[in-house]
Amino acid sequence: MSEATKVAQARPDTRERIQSVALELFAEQGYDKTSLREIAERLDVTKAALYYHFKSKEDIVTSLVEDYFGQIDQLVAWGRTQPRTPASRAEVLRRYYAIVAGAGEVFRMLQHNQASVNSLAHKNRSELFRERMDALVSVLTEPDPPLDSQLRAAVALASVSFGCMFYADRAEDPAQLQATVLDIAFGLTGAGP
Amino acid sequence: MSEATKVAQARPDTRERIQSVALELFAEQGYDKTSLREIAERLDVTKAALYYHFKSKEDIVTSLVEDYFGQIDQLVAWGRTQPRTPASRAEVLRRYYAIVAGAGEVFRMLQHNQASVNSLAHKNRSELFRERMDALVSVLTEPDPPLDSQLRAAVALASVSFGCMFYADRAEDPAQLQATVLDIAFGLTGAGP
Amino acid sequence: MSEATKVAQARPDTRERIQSVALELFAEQGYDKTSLREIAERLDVTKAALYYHFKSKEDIVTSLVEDYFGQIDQLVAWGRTQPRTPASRAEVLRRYYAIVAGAGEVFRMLQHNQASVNSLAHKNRSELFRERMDALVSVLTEPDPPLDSQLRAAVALASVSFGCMFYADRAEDPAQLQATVLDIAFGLTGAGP
Amino acid sequence: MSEATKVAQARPDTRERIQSVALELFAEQGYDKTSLREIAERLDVTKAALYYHFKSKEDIVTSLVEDYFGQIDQLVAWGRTQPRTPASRAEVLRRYYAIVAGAGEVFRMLQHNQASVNSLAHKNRSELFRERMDALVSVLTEPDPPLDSQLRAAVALASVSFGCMFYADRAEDPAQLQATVLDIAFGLTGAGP
DNA sequence: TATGAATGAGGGTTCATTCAT
DNA sequence: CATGAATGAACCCTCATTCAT
Repeated sequence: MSEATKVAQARPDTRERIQSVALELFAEQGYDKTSLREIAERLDVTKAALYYHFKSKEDIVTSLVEDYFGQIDQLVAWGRTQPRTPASRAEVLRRYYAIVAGAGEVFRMLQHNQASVNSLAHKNRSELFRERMDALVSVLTEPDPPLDSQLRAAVALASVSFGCMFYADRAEDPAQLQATVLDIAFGLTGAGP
Repeated sequence: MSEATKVAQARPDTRERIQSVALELFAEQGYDKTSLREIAERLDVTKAALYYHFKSKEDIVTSLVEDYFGQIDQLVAWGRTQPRTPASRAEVLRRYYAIVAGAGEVFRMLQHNQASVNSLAHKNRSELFRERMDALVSVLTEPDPPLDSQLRAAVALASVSFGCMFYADRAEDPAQLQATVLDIAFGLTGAGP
Repeated sequence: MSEATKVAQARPDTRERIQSVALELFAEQGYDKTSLREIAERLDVTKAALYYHFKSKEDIVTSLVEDYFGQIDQLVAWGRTQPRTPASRAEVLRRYYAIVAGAGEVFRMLQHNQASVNSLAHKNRSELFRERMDALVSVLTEPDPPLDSQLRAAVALASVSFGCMFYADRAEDPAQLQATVLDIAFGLTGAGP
Repeated sequence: MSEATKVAQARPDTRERIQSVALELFAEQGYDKTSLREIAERLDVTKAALYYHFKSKEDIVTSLVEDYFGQIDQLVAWGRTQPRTPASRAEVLRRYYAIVAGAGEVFRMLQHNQASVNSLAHKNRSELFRERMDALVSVLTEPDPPLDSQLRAAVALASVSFGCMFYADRAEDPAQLQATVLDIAFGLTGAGP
């Protein structure tokens, strides 16, 4: 048996398997309603094994979220280096779409567990969400934007998220969904292709 | 019993006080993270007293949500009796805005506790939200709408909700917020004043 | 059945029964080695019942210790009001003997669980013991005593404690034990009858 | 392997380093409250490594205690060969002082963890302490001593221990402490220099 | 109306210990 | 010599809920 094959079979990375199962359950039933016992049973390991890989239940969800928020933060950082043109706005929205679509399950999980995720210790207040939202809005608008522009940008972002979440399983063609969603978002922010 | 006597009794309507405190805590910390002990302590009664007024914890949250969902359902029912004109679409959006703005805390609570609320017993799956969303979309669109129209309607609704939730505390003038939000929503659904 | 009888029988004060069983087990096996399950089982109640009466395991031991340390503190306070005469020293030692003899089991428990009791939260360091010891020494000596006098006082106190702990079950006659122990202690501190 | 090479190896004697760290932690926080994880972390090795050197947690503490109790047992054995004279009593006390002073940390650890140490397996009951205490008392007294003499001997021993533990860090001069403590002990047992 | 006392189930977490490598 | 990964048992604690009074 080749080395590669062996690696592929030998229960590749318990840590990742935990993340995967946890993500699924958190998204489906909620963070609080999902017990570590349940996660462990699905993986056919003991609860204690989870603690070898993560130092707490919170730590599991944090590891999931960090990656996602990291991508958002990177996008914001990149956006800040760009001029505020219709084309760059479009690119921001396109990239945001890619992130949300890519991290679909994580996003759903976050959406379903806002209360739990917000009290994660990290930040004193429920700013994890708002903070990112505001940052994204700011790269989609001129400095010191009027309420109207802020709202349009926020709604554009929301439309991307909503499109992915509510319609991902209804659109016949993912490409069409993407096109439609982005078209709406472009219209709201005056972004051009 | 005279009105005066009633007032003299300290805090007469315990049931409503429970709802009020519960709503606040559920919205703030999440349904699962809020224990009956906590609610009882805030009200300075015993846990057992809560069971005199509600038959379970679920029952408390249900009582909160029912009213809100009832209003939505009424709106949908009303919408179904109307012709699909730009003016009626506008009216639907206006009424939706009123509901969301009026039940602000309940809405926030729902938003923060989707996972918990979805597993409330009523329905087997997370259909409480999607169901209403779909119903509202359907009164905002022609029968059998293309994906594009569905999405625009959905985003219009989302923009109303988001506007209320994220910007309620930032807009100087509530009336201005309402006008702006509805303007966006009208644009998305081709609704006319 | 008379009211008094009923009170006497009807499981008089679960709270006190918990304290009593806990004390016995803590003294016998040690605080850390005694689980709440064990205590609950002996009382034929559930673990949760313990939490109705005490807010934590620590709280149980604290409730036990507080009474004992309270008596010591009272003795110190009283001692401070007295002139430093041989007769008053004798009285302090006599009262100390009474406390130790009276709270025999608590004292044994403390003796056996110094490590656990010292990390009780209350004080940052293991000062619960030393603090009292020093206070007692100070009422048995002149102000600013030389090392020699301090030591004699400390040893006198220790002899009282040791006498009670190690010899309580060997002396044929408690009164004789008390007399002997106090005689030694008087000799060490120059206390007179 | 040359001496130089051996020294070049970082921290050769792991076994002794384990004992040293364990002793410190057991004395400070207590045996039960000190986990193997903690010990391992301080030494920057894994828990499993501890099991290479000791076959259990108990084994660590046993290795610490054995040496100390061994010295006491030797002292008792020696004492038994001596005539019961004031001079030999003095010598016993002197040697006891040396042991306690020498094994200061071990003694403190024992003192703080009586409950844990007593349930070490060896003996069914808390006899490790009492047994030694009784043996020492017996070499300090005539055969079949009256209660009074027993108590004086016991208190003498206790004064040595207490002196070391409570006053070691307060006396300016160790030699003076030793002299004072032994003076008290001699007085109690009628031992002469 | 409400309380005091209790329960049963389950939660997350930690521990000493093992064993193949 | 030592580690990485895992186990099984137990732990303290909290929860929603009940019921006699």
